[in-house]
Amino acid sequence: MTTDPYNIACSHGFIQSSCSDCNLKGLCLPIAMDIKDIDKVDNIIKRSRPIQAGEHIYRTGDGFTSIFAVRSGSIKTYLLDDDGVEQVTGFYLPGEILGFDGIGTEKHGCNVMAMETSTVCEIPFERIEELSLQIPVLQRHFFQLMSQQIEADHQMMLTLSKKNAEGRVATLLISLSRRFGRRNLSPNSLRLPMSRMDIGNFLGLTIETISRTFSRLQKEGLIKVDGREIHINDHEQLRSICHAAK
Amino acid sequence: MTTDPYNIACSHGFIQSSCSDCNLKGLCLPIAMDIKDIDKVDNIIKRSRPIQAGEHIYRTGDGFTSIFAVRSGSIKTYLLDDDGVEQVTGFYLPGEILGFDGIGTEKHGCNVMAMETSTVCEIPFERIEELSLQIPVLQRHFFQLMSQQIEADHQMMLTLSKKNAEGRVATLLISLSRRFGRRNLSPNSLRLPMSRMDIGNFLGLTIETISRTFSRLQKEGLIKVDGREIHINDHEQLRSICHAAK
DNA sequence: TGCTTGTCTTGACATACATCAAGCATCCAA
DNA sequence: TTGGATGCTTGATGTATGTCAAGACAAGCA
Repeated sequence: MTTDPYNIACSHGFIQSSCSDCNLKGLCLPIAMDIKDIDKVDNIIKRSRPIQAGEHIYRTGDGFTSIFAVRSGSIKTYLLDDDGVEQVTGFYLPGEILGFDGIGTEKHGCNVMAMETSTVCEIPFERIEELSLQIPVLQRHFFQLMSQQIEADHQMMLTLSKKNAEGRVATLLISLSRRFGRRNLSPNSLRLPMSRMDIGNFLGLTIETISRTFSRLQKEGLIKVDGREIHINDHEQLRSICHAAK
Repeated sequence: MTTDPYNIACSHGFIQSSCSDCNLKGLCLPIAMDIKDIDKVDNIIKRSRPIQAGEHIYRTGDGFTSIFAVRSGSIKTYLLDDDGVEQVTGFYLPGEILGFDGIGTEKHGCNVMAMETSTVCEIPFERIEELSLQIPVLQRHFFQLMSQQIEADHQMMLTLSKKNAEGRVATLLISLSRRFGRRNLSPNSLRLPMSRMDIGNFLGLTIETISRTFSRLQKEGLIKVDGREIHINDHEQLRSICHAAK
């Protein structure tokens, strides 16, 4: 039983909504885009019915046709190597765009799963390419989004390669806090959308280490942990332990 | 003293060459691009004089204007965090393109340094954006290049997060071997362009561990190591230890 | 020739995190 | 109400890799 307005809307049928009405458009679309162009984008977007927790949006090897914007809920992307070992490569929250892998090969390069009931906007990539030829600011926007993904991935490489368990966990919490804040949610009180297992997998640590690290940070007074509810007591100090140190 | 033809050319002055003559164009440019369009690209590219080992092409925070294709030599990119801790984020060989960070912020997000005497082709990004509006296959090409960078970075996250020292080193060797092979160089005999320190930094390990791992792989007969000269004796088995295992 | 410097290798020891194991809380189905 | 998942926490112990230290080797230079 949920009070998520998107799900209520969906229970009556397909979501009818437009980008120009969407309170997330400041995150998905270029700010300097005039209303006529927004409508053009709006016309090619397909809005999904709700995707249940554990359901996949696509899997490795599926033909690449679209990228996706998260509208509600939360999504994880992950790789499976030949031995079936899983690597979570990212968490995506409302207003964030995923699926930029797979443009090169025409096949998706990862798996995408909803971590809770979620809705997404499907953006057919060929249509966006055509539109981008007419709307330079749109072409620029997608180059920028992909560039940001690359920068974020490089930061993640630094996190995995140079930080200890505390630094990794703190870095994730600060990142989530910032992204919650961008949506005008409290940056100090957040509910983790992912399990300890997903956190550990993403950060290259075991669930036991994640659990112990949360406990330690709580004992030190930096955060308050109650299951998936996290309260950040001391942003400054939490940020200060994000630095590299093994 | 080198016999690299590019450097000899450069010792006489600025390189005069064109994309259509370049034997690396199959790596940099879309295959299905007609000669007239190649010339258009050719006209906006600036070819560098040689960059010495240790010299920077750009640094974090420099204004973003161009991306770069490696023409000869080898390049590393790295982040510096607030405490000055370095994270090597990539190695780039001839025919490979770097600099896709920084499109989002208009500032470069990393440092780029030549690991040996190198030459690069500078590709002014705004000009490429304009051309991409006219040449759809070019727009697609740059989306593809960035997508491939994202996929490679995700593989790297898996390597850093899930593999032991042997797996990380083997993964790097297989990657280098494949990229040497693409340029019609021997995939079994290669000279590492980077120091043990850079390898360790990139792979999230210390130089001592890199050294010991090379020694172990040699003792097991998979490779032959002589300083930076590496010979791969058993590709199959080397590939088989690339899998995730800590 | 010897000195310096930088790069790499190898050994002895320390430690952060993994692994193994147990227990608790919540949820849900029978 | 019970039983069994599932997710999380905590403790005891093991190990891969880090840290510290010494030395080999080659390149450059006086």
